[in-house]
Amino acid sequence: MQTECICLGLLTSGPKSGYEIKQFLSGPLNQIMSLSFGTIYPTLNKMLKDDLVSCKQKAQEKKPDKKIYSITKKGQKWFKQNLLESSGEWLRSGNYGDQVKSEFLMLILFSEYLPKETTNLIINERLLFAKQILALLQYDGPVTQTGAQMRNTPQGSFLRGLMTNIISSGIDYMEKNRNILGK
Amino acid sequence: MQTECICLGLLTSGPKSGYEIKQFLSGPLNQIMSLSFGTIYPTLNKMLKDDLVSCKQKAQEKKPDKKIYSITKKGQKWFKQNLLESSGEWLRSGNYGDQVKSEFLMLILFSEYLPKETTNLIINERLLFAKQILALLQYDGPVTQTGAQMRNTPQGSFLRGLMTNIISSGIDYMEKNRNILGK
DNA sequence: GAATATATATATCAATAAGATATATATACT
DNA sequence: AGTATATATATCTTATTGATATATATATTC
Repeated sequence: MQTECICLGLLTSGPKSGYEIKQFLSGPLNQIMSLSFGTIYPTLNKMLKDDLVSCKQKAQEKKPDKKIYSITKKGQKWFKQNLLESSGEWLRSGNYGDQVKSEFLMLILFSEYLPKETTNLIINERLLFAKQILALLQYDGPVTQTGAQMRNTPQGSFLRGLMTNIISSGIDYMEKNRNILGK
Repeated sequence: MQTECICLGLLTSGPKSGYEIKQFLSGPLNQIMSLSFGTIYPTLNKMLKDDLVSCKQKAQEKKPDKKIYSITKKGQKWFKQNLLESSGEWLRSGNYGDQVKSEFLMLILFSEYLPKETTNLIINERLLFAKQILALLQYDGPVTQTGAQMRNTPQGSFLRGLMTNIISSGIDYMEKNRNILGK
């Protein structure tokens, strides 16, 4: 799936700035997909040139102008077609896993070469982090910027539920079995 | 964590060729970390130049020579020190999440724009794939090349258990809740 | 039997993406 | 007063991916 497709997909739920797209992908969605500024801004500029998005400059007092991007008619068409093509390619590829780079799990894998206290600190921080994500996912108050994409749609509910389940079972396992690593 | 550190860590469990390192990272470890040939080979060459690994050329009849890399004394020292530094940086960074790019979950997130049959096919393939990974993780027969790094050590047991738990709960959730997406 | 696909094995290169840095300002904290 | 953090965009170097090239053996399909 191309970066364009991801950005357009996020814009289908309403106009956003590049900074806001980054914020979305820094919330719970970060467990699914991440993009850096160095990818987001050039992609938005490219899509603007290609007429897939339009841009309204919003002046802000004493802050840099906010460039708010909206998906165009052409962009909507492009998005739907590209999404369909992406799913076809995904199905045909036979590659059904995710691309993961988990420094945490590599540190655990190599933890026999690490002091026990360091390993313990690492697991403590990871557990705290996982619980924060859980809280974000379960939070049901006013819609936040970063959580909006996963709210009020069947797709959002499904993903929230899936992530909650996976993260909870990870926390449980780690709390119950971390003693294995101490030996 | 640098690519060098990852390759050296894998070499601590025995000498390997670049191709074999890639195979390791294409087995169950792929759910944790992935590297492409374009990263692995240049890294091995760089480490050879820096004396972190040594290389024995193994001639094979009618096949390209196999270059088997072993970690050197200097490499072992470098690895342990770099691992300690990496864990310190990880702890200080405050960034305790993994870098994930899940095309599957993005397709699900955007699945309202996809035909229902396509979404169903996608979930079917993902479930089959997850069950294959589970089988690989639970396999307890003769040690395979790709599974060896996660066997016979407390760290390997911990990771195998963690992954088994997470993947199982993901399968369960998807099987029980996929109907949400059909509406 | 011929053709095609897959596996072993290394290497390189263009395209993509990450991560760091620059710029500018406001607010909050020490 | 000085430092850190947040808002906001942009660029640039470096790192990584994904595709391709090369070479051969085996297995599978037509």
